[in-house]
Amino acid sequence: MSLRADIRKELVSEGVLIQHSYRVLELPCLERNQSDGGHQQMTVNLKELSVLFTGSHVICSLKAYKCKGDGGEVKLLCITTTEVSAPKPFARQLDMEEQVLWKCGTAFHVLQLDIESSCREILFLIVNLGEGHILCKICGDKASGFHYGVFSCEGCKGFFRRTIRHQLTYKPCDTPSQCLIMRISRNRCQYCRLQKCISLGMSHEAVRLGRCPKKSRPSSNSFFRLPQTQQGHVDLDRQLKTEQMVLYVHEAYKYSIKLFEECQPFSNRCDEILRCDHTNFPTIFFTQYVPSIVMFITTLAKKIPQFLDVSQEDQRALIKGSILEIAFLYDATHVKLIQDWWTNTKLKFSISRSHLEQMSFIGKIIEKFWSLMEKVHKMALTDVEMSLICALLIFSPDREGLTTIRYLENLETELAMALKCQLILNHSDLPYIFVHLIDIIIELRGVSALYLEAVLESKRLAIQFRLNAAVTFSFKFKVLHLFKTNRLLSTRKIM
Amino acid sequence: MSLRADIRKELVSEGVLIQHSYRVLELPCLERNQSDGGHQQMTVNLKELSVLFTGSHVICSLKAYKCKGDGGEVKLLCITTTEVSAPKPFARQLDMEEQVLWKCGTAFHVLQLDIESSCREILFLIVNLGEGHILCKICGDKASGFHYGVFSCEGCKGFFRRTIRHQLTYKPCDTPSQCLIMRISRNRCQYCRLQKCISLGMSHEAVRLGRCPKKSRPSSNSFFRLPQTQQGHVDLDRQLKTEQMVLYVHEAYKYSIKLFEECQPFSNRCDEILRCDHTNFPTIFFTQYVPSIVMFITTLAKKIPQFLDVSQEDQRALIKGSILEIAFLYDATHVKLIQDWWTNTKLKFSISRSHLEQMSFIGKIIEKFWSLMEKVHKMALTDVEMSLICALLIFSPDREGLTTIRYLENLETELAMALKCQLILNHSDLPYIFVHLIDIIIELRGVSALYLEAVLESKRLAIQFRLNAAVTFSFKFKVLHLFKTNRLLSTRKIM
DNA sequence: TAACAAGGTCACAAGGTCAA
DNA sequence: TTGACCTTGTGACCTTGTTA
Ligand SMILES: [Zn+2]
Ligand SMILES: [Zn+2]
Ligand SMILES: [Zn+2]
Ligand SMILES: [Zn+2]
Repeated sequence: MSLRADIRKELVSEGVLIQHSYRVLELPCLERNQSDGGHQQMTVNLKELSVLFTGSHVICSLKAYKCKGDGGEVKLLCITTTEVSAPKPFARQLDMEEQVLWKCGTAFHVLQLDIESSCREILFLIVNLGEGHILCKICGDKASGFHYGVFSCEGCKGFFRRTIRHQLTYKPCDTPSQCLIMRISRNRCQYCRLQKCISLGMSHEAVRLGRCPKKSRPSSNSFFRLPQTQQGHVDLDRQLKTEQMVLYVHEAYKYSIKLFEECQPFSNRCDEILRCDHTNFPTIFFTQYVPSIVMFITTLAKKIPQFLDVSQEDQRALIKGSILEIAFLYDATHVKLIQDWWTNTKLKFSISRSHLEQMSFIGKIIEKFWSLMEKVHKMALTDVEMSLICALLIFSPDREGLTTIRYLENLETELAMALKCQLILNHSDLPYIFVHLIDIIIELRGVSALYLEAVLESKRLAIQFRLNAAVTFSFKFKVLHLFKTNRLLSTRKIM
Repeated sequence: MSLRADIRKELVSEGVLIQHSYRVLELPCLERNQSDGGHQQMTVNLKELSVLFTGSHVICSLKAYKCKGDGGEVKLLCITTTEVSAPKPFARQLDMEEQVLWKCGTAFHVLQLDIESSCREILFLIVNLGEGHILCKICGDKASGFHYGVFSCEGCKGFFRRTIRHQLTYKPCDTPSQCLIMRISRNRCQYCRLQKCISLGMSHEAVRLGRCPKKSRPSSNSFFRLPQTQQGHVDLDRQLKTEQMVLYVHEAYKYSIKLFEECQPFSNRCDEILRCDHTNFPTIFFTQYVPSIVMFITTLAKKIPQFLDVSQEDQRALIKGSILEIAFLYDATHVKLIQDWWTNTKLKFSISRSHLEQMSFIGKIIEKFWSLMEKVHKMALTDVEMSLICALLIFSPDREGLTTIRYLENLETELAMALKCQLILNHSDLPYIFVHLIDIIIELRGVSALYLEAVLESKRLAIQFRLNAAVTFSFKFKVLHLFKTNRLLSTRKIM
């Protein structure tokens, strides 16, 4: 089915169709449910929709257009995709009334669309943006080929060639963790750049000359669409902006996690680990741990320039909304199960599993949390990836009471894309890691919600369990107080 | 007998059966010996087992699987083989409890298996991996056919074609011995690559057009199984790793043998050869020769990256264990019998056979040693082959006191396969050279053991032969001292 | 007629160059 | 010193011709 000229004109003016292949479909997987008011509810099952895609795609963006049709108004849902990886659907509510619906790079299980009754027709346009780019394994720039055994850009290729040709050595870098190498930072530290080249397998022996064998073509999962200009070149400005943001987020994360872990060990002695039980753990948890996490998030957020762009009210809402999720994430990555004792080796405290299960508001979610924890552990995420996930959790545009939603949505997208890019670079062995991680983030939110419910319920049970009630009160008081006095948003140390 | 579905499923999940032919046997060559405890000892005579193989096979790997059977547990011993060369068995104890039992490329005389009493059934699964690849005579890559009179790969074929088409000449190479041409190094030196092409008989006259005559099919001995991916293509990463190791080992060997031979001539004059007898030879042997060999091994091992991966203790154990064997190997390849005088032309000393036989702890093994020497001489081994044999002797996983046994076993296998590959390339006239060489290595170990025994015994006889006692003491003191002071592992010159 | 090698083709990477 | 661009050699794949 070809695209009607008037619709096409409107789309071209939006820059959608230029130089991309597209096709228009009337979907068999639509259900129209008459709802009250002048609206129709429409459910689109994207699991079914996905069979219409050739090969494997990831939905890149969803946009709705209003076009004038013959018999009235036409709604056009434009789905842009890349042939990147199989869609792993997850549910998400989308608001049709807004022009931009999308979640970039993710796939959707079900779209719930509100269609005005004036709308006579719905067309689904699938725009295939093509395969995207192969990235330089070292710096994430656009790779120019398979050089010295690694997909790499002209810059890293030349750098490595000069190094081995003239047997150059660079003065060792004193950064504890290796420097983060990206396009904008690759020339900051020659030592770490070379280290990364070597550790990724670059060597004079690994060269592969001649035509690339058809079998060993890179899998579609290792493609990533860098921002492009209308002429099809990499949009250097947008790339720079994104990488700048990643650098900021990473630096902010490293700084605040260092602060957090230095200041907050629960045991002062170096080798000692504080053993808690279900009587003292809640007190410690709410009077020491949660406020520390609040401080961590505040420090982290304040170091990200984009955070300071939103209003004070929004800043508070963002932090408030992400406390539990980030606390859980931190636990998930830093807690080990040692002989049935749940041990945080960094903060030096431990609690046995049976004690945890006795605690009313933690016991209920412990199983779910544990399975999430295992999944995250297996991924062996890098610092950058962790920092981007934290940022994603902070900049959630769906927290209650937010005003600059559009700005936050764009930021969320930017962060999600940056995270996807990092995951593709660092985890080529796990092709669907990005989609799985998004799943985990959603589950994490679910666990947080469950936890909040449990906390609220524990208040009701407090008549029976004085201690718990006291703790709950203490927690609520403390957090509320922090929120109210704005001390939460100050960077000075809390407690 | 076909494979039960449940077992097949488990194996497929391990990637074993994919695209390979297999058959399941209940072996007639099993003996069950009831032993104490809940275990059964099972002896499998692989000499008898080998008659079950069609054609000639080499055991490639041995893996044990636990499967649930109808009446209880089933142990499945999965034997993967190639139809490459006749198995020439040698004994080795295997640990059934470990999942991976194997010795790749070697054959076994007897398997001693401990079977739990809960195990009701033992199946022997023989997975035939097929014929393997014909290798490019020039570079050892997978050959694509018989080009210009030589089995060669697409690369070498194209290289030779371009050379003769455009009558290209390449600037002569100044490496004293010809450069080692492998897949990863074939583009380093065009001159040596062309030299090798020509010396192996590539020419425009030698082309053989049309279908290959049935008589001139390559014999099964010239097949070699290159590492393969699940899809059946050559695994370039593993090939790269193996060839990198070979390059390192070869370079290390060339370097340390040059050092050894330059520094240690026993006579300073160029044309003079020091004639020893049974009175002064032991002194010279133990005070000069053995320490030099220790230095040689140390230099060689230290230049192999894999050696530095094991602990200091293991490094010491590996060197200690291989001293005598490498000393004998060196003698066997560098000593000539000139008019009943055993002459080392490189180190410039000689001793008559009758004198040798008078020495208590050498005399006893001289016959055996001499026969080994002749065998090795006849093989006319190349530098690479010698270097790989030395590495094999060094990286023996069965030395006393080792901890990283699994790592060393894998390394030993890699080395054995690399050696086999080289032998197939360089000695197509001796189809069973690899198996013979393994036999020789085993005999060499036997001779070393005999020698050690003799040395120990000579200490008892020392009351009668003062000189010998003194020499033995001097040797033992020296070596022990070297071990204890760790000077053995320093790269600086000993003596 | 099917197996098989020569030879051509061109996608591709090494290495050099030089302006910034 | 960097990296975009250029020249040149390489080798995977294809077409064409030869032979058992
Ligand atoms: Zn790069
Ligand atoms: Zn650095
Ligand atoms: Zn070759
Ligand atoms: Zn050369």
